[in-house]
Amino acid sequence: MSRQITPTQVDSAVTRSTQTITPLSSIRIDKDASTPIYLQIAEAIGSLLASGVLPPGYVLPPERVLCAQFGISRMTLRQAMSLLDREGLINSRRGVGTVVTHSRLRKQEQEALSFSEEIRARGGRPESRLISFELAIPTPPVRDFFELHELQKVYEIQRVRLKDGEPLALEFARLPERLCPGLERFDLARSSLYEILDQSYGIRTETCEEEISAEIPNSRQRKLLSLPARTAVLVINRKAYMEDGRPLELTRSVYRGDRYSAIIHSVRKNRSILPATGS
Amino acid sequence: MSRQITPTQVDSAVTRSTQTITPLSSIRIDKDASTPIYLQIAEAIGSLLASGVLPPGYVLPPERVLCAQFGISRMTLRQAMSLLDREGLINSRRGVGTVVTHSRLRKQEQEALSFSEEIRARGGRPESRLISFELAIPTPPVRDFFELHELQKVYEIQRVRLKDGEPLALEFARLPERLCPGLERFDLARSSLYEILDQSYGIRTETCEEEISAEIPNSRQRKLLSLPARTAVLVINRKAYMEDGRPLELTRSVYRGDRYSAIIHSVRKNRSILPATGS
DNA sequence: CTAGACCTAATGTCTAGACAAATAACGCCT
DNA sequence: AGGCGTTATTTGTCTAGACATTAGGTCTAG
Repeated sequence: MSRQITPTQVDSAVTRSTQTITPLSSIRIDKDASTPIYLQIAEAIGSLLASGVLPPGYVLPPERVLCAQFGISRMTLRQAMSLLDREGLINSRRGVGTVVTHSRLRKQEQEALSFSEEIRARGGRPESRLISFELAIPTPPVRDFFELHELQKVYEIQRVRLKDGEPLALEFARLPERLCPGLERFDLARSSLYEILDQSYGIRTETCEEEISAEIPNSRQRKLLSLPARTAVLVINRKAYMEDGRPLELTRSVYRGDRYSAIIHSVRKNRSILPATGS
Repeated sequence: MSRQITPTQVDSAVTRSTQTITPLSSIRIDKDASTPIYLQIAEAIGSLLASGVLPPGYVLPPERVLCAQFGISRMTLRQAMSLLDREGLINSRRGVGTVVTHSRLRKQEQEALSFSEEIRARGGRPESRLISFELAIPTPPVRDFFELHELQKVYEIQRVRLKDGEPLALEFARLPERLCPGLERFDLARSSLYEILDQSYGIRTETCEEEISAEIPNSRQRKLLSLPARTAVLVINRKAYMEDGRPLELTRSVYRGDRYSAIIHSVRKNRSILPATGS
């Protein structure tokens, strides 16, 4: 709101002269460092973007000028620019130049967070109350999802999830026993399930697919969530996969509709290398 | 499910010999074409990936072999590989090689679709019934969102959205008059709003931010959506921005909870050039 | 005053190398 | 067998150029 520099002023007064000092002049790189040059430059420019030193609309000096300034090859500089462009931080146009993108257009990859992480990210204090913990034979659809044989079992964990001491969600998580044998040894009311999996089993989830729907809560859900009358719930079914693509977790979460909403960032026009599927 | 080639077999029997014919041998590039070489290669490999000719786990020939095969420089090949890597289609590791990623780990960027597009993508027939169309003075929060002055007005469009002839959602869209003056001339029951904006005003939305929550419908919503008793609704508040970052659209959609659910793809660990914000 | 030709500056594409660093496989020695 | 150093293979990083393509401005001819 209180930007002193408009794009036009920047363009004419500062950018186009190679002699003038630009905000980029302050960047120093270390060619002998263990982090590659292109990363040093991308991070340096990235923090100038984040701090607002380079405002949206700012026209960067031409690549050749920057190359000379940093004493590097143009391909190396372009590797740095490519990283910034990939995240939607800058926008290069042939014959014109490179411009800092409007902050609202920066690409935010949808990030998969655990309940604890999400609550903390929203500035709350996460807690858990364990309702039940079982090692059970899965129903056929669950067994199919986990690609299990007849006799293999899954852990079924039901917890009430609290934010700042208040019930927020009811969580029913399922994990195959094969991936985390002995899970019953851990105190799931105290520790984050994702931390246990990571630290004790070396297992991390890599991608998630979530389906979000709205429902009227049943009496059990109303009781466990202390739901006021005439309140809907947000139901999130999450399928989580590991780094090698194997299914890891199948969770159904029921959130209080009056206290929680999901947030999605999306972009228009997903031009992909892959041909469109159409399903 | 019926893959004949396991990663190991591929590795030992096909990939590691530069003389043997690999599925990549079929790729032909045209150095004089208007599409750059690296794009030709990326698209060619991309379609081999999509068709399943290169199954997950398949080890690609070394870069130097491919370079020789295509008669191109290594940097050019790496530019193609970079595109594929960016979409999570392949995974390169120094000292090891490049492997085709498991299909579930392919990065799907969350895509912003209009109602019509989404219904069609799900295999349905979209329709609209116009309820009201007004040019009104916005409330202060709406005016703030659109960054308007005191007297500037916004179009307010209420429609019932149908899928295959059945009511699915109630949509309340708002657009600033300034961006699309004369919008009232168009038949919004017949044409897609996004198509009108694109074709008649040259306006496209670039990014969206959606907030999804669950509510109990009021009597008006129940009536317009022909909602059965004891059904919740999914409420989606969408903020859409144009290619230059200016706000374009503010829409509140109310979906039937028994017929619609939102789907989200997300990834774990969003390593970014930008320092973490923490808000 | 306008239309078109020309020029300039910017990014896009590409080359043919070089060295570095990580990994895995091999062979040797114990 | 088992551990350890060596070596070969592979991708990662980087260079110093070259020409192509695009956009926009300038100049000129009509």
